[in-house]
Amino acid sequence: MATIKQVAAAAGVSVATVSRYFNAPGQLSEQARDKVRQAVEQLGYYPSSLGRSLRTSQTKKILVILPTISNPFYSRVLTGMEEEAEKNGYSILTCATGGDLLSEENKLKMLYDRFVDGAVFFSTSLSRRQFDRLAVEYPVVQCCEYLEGSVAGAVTIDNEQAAYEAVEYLLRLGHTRVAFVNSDNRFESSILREKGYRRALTEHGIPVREEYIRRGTYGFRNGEESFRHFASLPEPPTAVFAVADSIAIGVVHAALERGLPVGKGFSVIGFDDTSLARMYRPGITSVAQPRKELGEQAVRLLLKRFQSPQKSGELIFLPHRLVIRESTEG
Amino acid sequence: MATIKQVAAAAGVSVATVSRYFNAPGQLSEQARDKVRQAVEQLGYYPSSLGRSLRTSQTKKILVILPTISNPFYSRVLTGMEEEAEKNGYSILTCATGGDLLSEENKLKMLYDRFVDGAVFFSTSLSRRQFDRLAVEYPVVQCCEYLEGSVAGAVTIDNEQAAYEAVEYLLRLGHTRVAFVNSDNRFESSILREKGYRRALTEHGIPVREEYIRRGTYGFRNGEESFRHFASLPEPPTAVFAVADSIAIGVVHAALERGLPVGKGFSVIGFDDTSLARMYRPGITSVAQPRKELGEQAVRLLLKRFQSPQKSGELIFLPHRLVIRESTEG
DNA sequence: ATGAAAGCGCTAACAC
DNA sequence: GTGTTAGCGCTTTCAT
Repeated sequence: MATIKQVAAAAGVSVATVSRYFNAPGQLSEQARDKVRQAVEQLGYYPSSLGRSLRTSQTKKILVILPTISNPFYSRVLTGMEEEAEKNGYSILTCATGGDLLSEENKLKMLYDRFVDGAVFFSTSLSRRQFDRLAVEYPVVQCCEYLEGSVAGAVTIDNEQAAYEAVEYLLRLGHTRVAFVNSDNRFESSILREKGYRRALTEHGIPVREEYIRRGTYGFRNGEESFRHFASLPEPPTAVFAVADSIAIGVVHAALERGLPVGKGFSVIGFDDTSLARMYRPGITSVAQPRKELGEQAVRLLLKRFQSPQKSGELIFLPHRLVIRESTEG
Repeated sequence: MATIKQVAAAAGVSVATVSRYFNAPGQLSEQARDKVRQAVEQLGYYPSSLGRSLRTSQTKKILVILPTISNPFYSRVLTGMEEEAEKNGYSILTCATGGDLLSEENKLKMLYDRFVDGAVFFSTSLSRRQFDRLAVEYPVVQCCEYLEGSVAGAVTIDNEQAAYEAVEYLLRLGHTRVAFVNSDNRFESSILREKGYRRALTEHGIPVREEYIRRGTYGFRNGEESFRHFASLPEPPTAVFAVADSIAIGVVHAALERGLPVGKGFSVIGFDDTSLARMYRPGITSVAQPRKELGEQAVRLLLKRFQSPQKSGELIFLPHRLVIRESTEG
C-alpha cells in the first residue's frame, strides 16, 4: 500500500499538496495537480480512511441495526436510508442482531469506539434505561419504532391508529368476533397495535375477549398455531388481525387447510404490506407503511443530530394506509 | 470523548500501561490494573478503533456485499458468516448494492481505503476483469457464486448438478415437456443451472426447445409472465423448473389462477428452499443449499486469505438436496 | 500556491 | 512491571 508520503516523494511535492489534491484540488496549480495525478496513478494510491478519520474524527459511516434481514419489509426502508445517506456523503453499514441482546451490544461497540458516526435502530433489545443512556451519549435515532420520550429522535407511523383502522375495517365488514395475533416482543409498535385493537373493539361496543389475543414470534408458525387455538374455541373468531404479514399468512394457511374459505366469511389482515402479501393466494389485506420515506427521514434525522447533538430528537409520524386484498371480503 | 492520555493521567500511569490494560492485562500488576480500571470507569473511556486500526493496520471488519437483503435466502447464510467471524474476533458489515454497479463500486471503496480487512461477495456486478484485478489486490472471496478460475476463493454448491437433478426428478415423474425459467443476470449460477437443465433433457433423449426457456428477474412477476407465455404455446409444458422460489411461486400462482392443478399433472420446482417455499400453498419443491455452512466456510476462506494473501483461493463445493413438497406430484 | 510541522489516538519496541 | 518514544496516514494551521 502506497502512502501519502510516497506519493508526495514520487510527485516531488509535499504531503500537504497531495492531501489538497484530494480535498481541495481547486487551490492547486495545474502543474502540481498533474504531478500528483501521475504519482497517484503510478502507485495506485488510495487515501486511507483510517488516517483521515483519525484526523477529522468522523468516519462518514452510519450503522443500521436490525433484528434480521429476513423480513422483506426492511429492504425498501434500507434503500431509502442508503439514498439519503449517499446524497450527504455517508455510507450505510447494516448489522443484524438476530434480536439477541449480546449481539446487539457487540455491534454497539462500533459506536463506542467511533468506528461509525451514528446509528439508526429498527428495534432494540436494550432496556429502556440502556437505550436512553446510549441516546444521550451518541447520535442515534429510531426507525419504525418509538420509545416514548426518548432523547433519540424517531420516525414511525402511528401504530395505534393503524391498528385501530384495520380492526375497524373488519368491524365494518360485519365481523364481531375479531381476534388479534401480536408479537411477544416488547417493541413499542406491538404494544401500540394492541392498544389500537382494543380501542377499536371498545369504541364499537364490543367487549375484548382475552382468549382472542395471542402473542408469539413474528413467524408463519405463530400464525398457524394461533389459528388452531382460535378454531378450538367454543366461539371461534371470524376475523383475525395479525401484526405481521408472515403471521397473517400462517393464519390463512391453517384456515385453508381446515377448509375455511378465507375472504368469504373468514377475514385476515396482516401488517407491513410485504411482497408476501401480494404473492399469496389469496392476497393478504395489509397495513402499508411508507417504507422508503421512513428510511430517508430516519437518516435525515440522524444527520441533523450530527449537526446539533445537544438538542433532543424529533418525533416524526408518517402516514400509513390499508391495502385491501382478497383475504378480507368486500 | 476521553483519550488514552487522559486516562493515563487520571490513573497516574503511562499510556503504555493503559494500552496494556486492554491488550495484555495479564502483564500488569494488580495495583496498576486497579488504578486504570478506576480511571477508565470514571472517564467512561472506550479505546478508539481508529487509533488502534491505524496503528495495527487491521480493522477486524469484513464487508459482505449482496445484491439485496430482500431475498430471505441470504439471512441464514449471513448468520453463518457472523458466527464464524465473531469466533475469530471479526465483525460482519453488510451492504446491499441493489445489483447496481455504481453502488457496488462505491462500497468497494471501503476495501481500497482499508476501512475493512476484506470482503465476501454473494454476487457481483463487476466484470470478470474488474473482479480478477480486485481479487489480486485485496482479500476477497465469493459465496454461492463462482467465477471460474478466479484468484478469489469461493464456496458454493454444484449448481449444474443441482439443476440436473431437479430436472431429472421431473422426468422421472413422467414429464417430457419441462420448461425452465432462468434469471437474466450473468451470474455463474444462472449459466450453470441452465447447463444442468439442458444436460438433463439431452441425456434423457429429450430435445431442448428454446420456447421452453425464459429469462427475467428473480421476481414473482417473472414467474407469472413465464407461465402465461408457456400456456400460450401450442404444446404447453407440464412442468417448470425455476431458478428461484419467488419465480416458482409466480408460476404456481398464475397456474392456479388458470385452474391448472399444481402438483397434479402440472409440477413446479424452485430453488433455494426459502421460507416462502414452505409457506406457500401448495408447498414448493425446491433445491436446498446448506446456507449456514456456506456462510461459515466463506468467512473461513477469507480468514485464511488474510493469513496467506499470496496463495490463490480454494474452491469449495457443499452438498445440495432436493426438498420435495406438494408442487410436484409423488 | 505550497511547505513545515503539529497532532488525531493508539501500539509496540526498547530501555530500565 | 512500567515508562519513553517513534510512528501508523492523514489534515490543517501557520508561514512564506
